[in-house]
Amino acid sequence: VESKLFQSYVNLADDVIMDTSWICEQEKLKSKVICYDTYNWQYKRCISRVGGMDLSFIKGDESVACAALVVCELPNCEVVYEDITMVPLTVPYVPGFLGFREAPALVEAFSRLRDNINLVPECVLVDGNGILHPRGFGLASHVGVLCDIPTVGVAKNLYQMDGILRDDDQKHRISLLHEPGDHFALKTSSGNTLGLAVKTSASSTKPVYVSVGHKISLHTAAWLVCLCSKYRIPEPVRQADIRSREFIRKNLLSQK
DNA sequence: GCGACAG
DNA sequence: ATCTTGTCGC
Repeated sequence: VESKLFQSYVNLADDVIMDTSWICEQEKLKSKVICYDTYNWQYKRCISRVGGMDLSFIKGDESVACAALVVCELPNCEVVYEDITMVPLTVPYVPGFLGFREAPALVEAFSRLRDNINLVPECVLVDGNGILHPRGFGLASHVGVLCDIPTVGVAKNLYQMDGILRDDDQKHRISLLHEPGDHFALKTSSGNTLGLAVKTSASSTKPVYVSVGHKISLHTAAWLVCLCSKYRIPEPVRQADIRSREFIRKNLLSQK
């Protein structure tokens, strides 16, 4: 009981060290982020494969997770590649620093795919934010810069920051979204657009929060997310989520 | 000081 | 993130 108090002091000390070092790392990598289109497929709106990345966790076990990388082939988003792997977790989840927990496994998965040049996707959708982040460097940007590939951040919940709030006005704007493709800009108090709230399916009330990860424009990112969405969560990310969760259920809940 | 806080 | 069944509706 009093060790709990002691533990909180240890954690506080860790946080201070961890935060300053992680913040420096994020700011260093953030300077490499590219927020515009440079590839032909982006201008021509012509793409053949899209990747999806996600991690699933086990309730009582903080030491491992299941990382998934899938590749979908357009126009129907059929899964043509999957890499589902159990990975060790070395750091806890700290809001604002998700990349340090999840990016390593995803970067490794992408490096395994890289040998398969005929299956490498033009762009990867990542479960989490891109530059819609307090320091402009969320998980999708983290993965994008480390792999040097185009990435898009797709978050299921809004990360509140700098004038972007889940207030009544925000709720009102969500209620005005009617058909798939409808969206509105997420602007900071200084007027900077960091992402879009996008309605991706006719039946979902909640939008998805799209932001640039790396090497793509916000407009192209939103186009791609809509192109891949049958349901609220774009298919590549949805499949990564389903398959990583399924792997845990099959290999760690029925066996033990 | 209090609340907020992607996955 | 995860704990959790059925249920209402198109």
